[in-house]
Amino acid sequence: MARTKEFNEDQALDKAIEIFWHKGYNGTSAQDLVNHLGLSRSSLYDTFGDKQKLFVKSLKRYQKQNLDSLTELFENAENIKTALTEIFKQAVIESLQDRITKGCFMVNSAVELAMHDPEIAKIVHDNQKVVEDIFCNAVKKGQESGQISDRQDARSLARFIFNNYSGIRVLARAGEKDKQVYDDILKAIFSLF
Amino acid sequence: MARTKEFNEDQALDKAIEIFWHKGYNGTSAQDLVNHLGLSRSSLYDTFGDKQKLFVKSLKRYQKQNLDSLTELFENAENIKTALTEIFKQAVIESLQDRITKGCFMVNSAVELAMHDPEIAKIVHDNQKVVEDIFCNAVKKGQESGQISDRQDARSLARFIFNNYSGIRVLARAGEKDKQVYDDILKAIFSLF
DNA sequence: CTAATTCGGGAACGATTGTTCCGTATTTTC
DNA sequence: GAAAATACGGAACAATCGTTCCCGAATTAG
Repeated sequence: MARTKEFNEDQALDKAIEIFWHKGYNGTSAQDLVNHLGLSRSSLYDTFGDKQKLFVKSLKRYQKQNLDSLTELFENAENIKTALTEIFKQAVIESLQDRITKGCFMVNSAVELAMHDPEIAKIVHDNQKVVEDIFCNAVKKGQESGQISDRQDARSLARFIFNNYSGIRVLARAGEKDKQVYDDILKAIFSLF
Repeated sequence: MARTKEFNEDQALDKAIEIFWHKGYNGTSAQDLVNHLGLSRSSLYDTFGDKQKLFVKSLKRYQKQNLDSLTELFENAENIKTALTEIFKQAVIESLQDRITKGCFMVNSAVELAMHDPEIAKIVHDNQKVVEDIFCNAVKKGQESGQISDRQDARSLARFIFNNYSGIRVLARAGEKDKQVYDDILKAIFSLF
């Protein structure tokens, strides 16, 4: 009946993640999206509705990607403590190597939009809860196997980890490029485990 | 020669801080500023130049206010550890009580603008350095008097404190209203001191 | 090949953006 | 009291915003 789509929707979404992540929601214009996604205005609006819907879809996709890799990391980890250090070290590496540092798309969106868009607020809040649970279960496993100190209860530690992860992503977004700063923070964090 | 200003420039700046803090730079329109500051467009532009200049002036004023109160807090503090807990507890109280939570104007601006505006990036970076130094000196004093453990070096602890402060402000901005979440994080943080 | 369908480029929409300009009112100095 | 100076309100600016619409081109099924 009709012709098939000439572009891959998921690939377009990945492009949208890039530009929204870099410029933020309010900082990204419709023209920016047309330029960066390589689609015409009409195709863009026909496919995704409007800018807000496209943003929500992008953020949800980003969230899924991150949660999947986080879950996988802990599933395959022999040592929980090592896995946790790996997560933070990876964040530091990204912060240092990216010529333009984008921080964390979820954190950026939380700061820019959570107050003003209930739909974004829900995504942010859900994400926080899920990530916290993943951390919490990991910490519990680590404590049972004696890899992590049980002086702190797991839930408290999980929230603490999440908080420091946010902080580091803000630091990266702010353009911090001094490795020593990150290393100092990590040293303090891991003295707790 | 000429008539005097009918409004107080600092009061206007405080109003500008409020609206920029709440809505962000890109989210605040010229009309928003006119409505909120109670000035005419012409007075606004005559006095402050343009939107970017007004924003910079607002952010600098906010920074000065916060640095002053931070410095004063540590100067008058008998116990450094107590002073540190006070800072965090105050942040938590603000996060919980504000009907609309604005987080920290500096953190918000860092996330939204540091990548795209070198002038903002410099303010953010300067602020980070100064706050870090204040924390560092406070920690040193606390360690010398035995109020704070010296298992961690002062610089590292200062950066760690700064990082968690950022994290908590993001959490607040994201709308977290569960006191237990903040308390858990604080408990973990202060187990390090 | 024909008919149905939908793609995608580009023009165009009204609304809003940040900014400028002008005219009047007001105030101050001499 | 006259003259100089500036604050102020509001109209107006061009540019850009997000969004819609139209139309020829392309692709599919029968």
